[in-house]
Amino acid sequence: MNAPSRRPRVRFAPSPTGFLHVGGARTALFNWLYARKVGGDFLLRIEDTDRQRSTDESTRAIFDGMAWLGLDWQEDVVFQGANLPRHQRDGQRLLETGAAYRDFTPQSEIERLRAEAEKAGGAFKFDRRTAELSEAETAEKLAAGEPFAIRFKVPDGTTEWNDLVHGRIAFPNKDIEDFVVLRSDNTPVYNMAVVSDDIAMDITLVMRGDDHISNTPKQILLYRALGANVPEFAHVPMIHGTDGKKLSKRHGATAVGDYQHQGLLPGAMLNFLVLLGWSTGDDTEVMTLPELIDRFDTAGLQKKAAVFDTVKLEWMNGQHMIAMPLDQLAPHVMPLFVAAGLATAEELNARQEWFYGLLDILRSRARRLDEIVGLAAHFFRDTVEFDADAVAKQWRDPAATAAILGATRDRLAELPSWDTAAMEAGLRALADELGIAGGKIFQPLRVALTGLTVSPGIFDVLLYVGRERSLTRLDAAIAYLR
RNA sequence: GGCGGUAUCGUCUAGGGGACUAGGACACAGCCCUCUCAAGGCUGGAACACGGGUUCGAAUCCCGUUACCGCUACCA
Repeated sequence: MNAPSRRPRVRFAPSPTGFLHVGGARTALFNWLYARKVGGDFLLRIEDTDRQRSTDESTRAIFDGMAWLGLDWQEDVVFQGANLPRHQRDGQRLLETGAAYRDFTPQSEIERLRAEAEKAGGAFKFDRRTAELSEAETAEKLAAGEPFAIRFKVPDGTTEWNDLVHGRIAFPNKDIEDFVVLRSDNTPVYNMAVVSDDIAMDITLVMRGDDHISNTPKQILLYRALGANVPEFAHVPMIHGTDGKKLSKRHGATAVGDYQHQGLLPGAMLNFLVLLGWSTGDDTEVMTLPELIDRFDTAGLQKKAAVFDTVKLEWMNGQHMIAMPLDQLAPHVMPLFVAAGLATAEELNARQEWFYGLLDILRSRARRLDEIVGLAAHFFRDTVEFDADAVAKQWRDPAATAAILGATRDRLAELPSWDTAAMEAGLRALADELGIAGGKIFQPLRVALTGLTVSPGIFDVLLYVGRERSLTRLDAAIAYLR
């Protein structure tokens, strides 16, 4: 048990061997929220001990992903590789205290035994007796410079802990083999390095994927042998693809960076992710980050793996786009407008009121940020392209349509002011005069203004296209029809 | 094979012995609103893996079966 006075400290410890995976991001989020909620520290440790697979590029991708999501950490990043000397000292200490022993068995011999056991259909478990040597034999081998690994001497009994998500989990120690802590080249094995680091970082709660459940008893044994406080553990479920298998490249985008580029809001990503394996206990789903911090509780953690559903992710994004204050939404979409070549940041800032208003009429019609840009494009262009299907559907009778558009144009040109109330009054009156339904004016007008059959409300379109350009577009449409 | 974990609508989940005719959300269908499309509102179909117990009573507790997942390395 931990001394209750210890400051809560959690960590996220990814290996830099790819990109920041959504599963990893969710684990990071849970840890981050926990630290925020209880007023503790959230630390980041890069587990770069696998030299072959670790890359600086991956490390950068992790930083980028964390930054995009807004998951910041306290203190300096810990690079596991830099702690090699301490890992070795801790492993050595195990040997000195008798908690571990030297194993001179050649690795090739172990591999042979293992292969044999597997062929016989059984499981190989290292037999401590095969490594037993007299003191004289040990001294002799040592003097001869024979290589050895250091193995942990698993004691009798049962190793158990009270997992924050699963409750009590127990492993009979007889099922745990004497595992290597220091290889014959003196490098630490994963469990050794992790425990050494978690002790040094004073971690009080280890919250990680449940694929680590079977590592936990080994780690607890290590903490005890090292005379350290055993932290609490919380093993959160995995994230699966729609086929129920572990989420992988086959399922499409698995890196958080992919979603950033797909036009997702970090707040929506966070909100969606947190709901995969956690719930508030009531029906609340759409939440801002402060609300998430306020409501987060490990008691709401789920045991079952969750399927990553991109459709719901996009719905969540739509909800966030609608609910967000415009001045918070704008910075997320502006770069996309600039990248699309529709306007420069300066131009957008100069017309901020117009731009925010445009975002406002478009955002409920989009699920992703880039969709807003697509819907907005024609508001920035001088000419419109008339979509063939739209023309076929709404301009069936060219002569009659031209007449209606002509009358519409005149009425709009006469409007005392360019506001939606005046437009509506004017055009509804025109419809009455012509003895037709409003839609008979609005629909052809929509095609004239946007080139499409789908758009925001027609008066908003007029307002945001602007008077001059609206009239120009009507002229172009009439010319097209003749 | 051994060990461990998990099991409620297609998906995310609520529920923790009686409030369950099992609630919400996404998706789907229909209706409403309406100038179109969204958004929004309403309605509908849709689930307790199976078998035994325990109990007056089980989605809920226990056992078993099945399925799925993870671990089973001198990988991380």
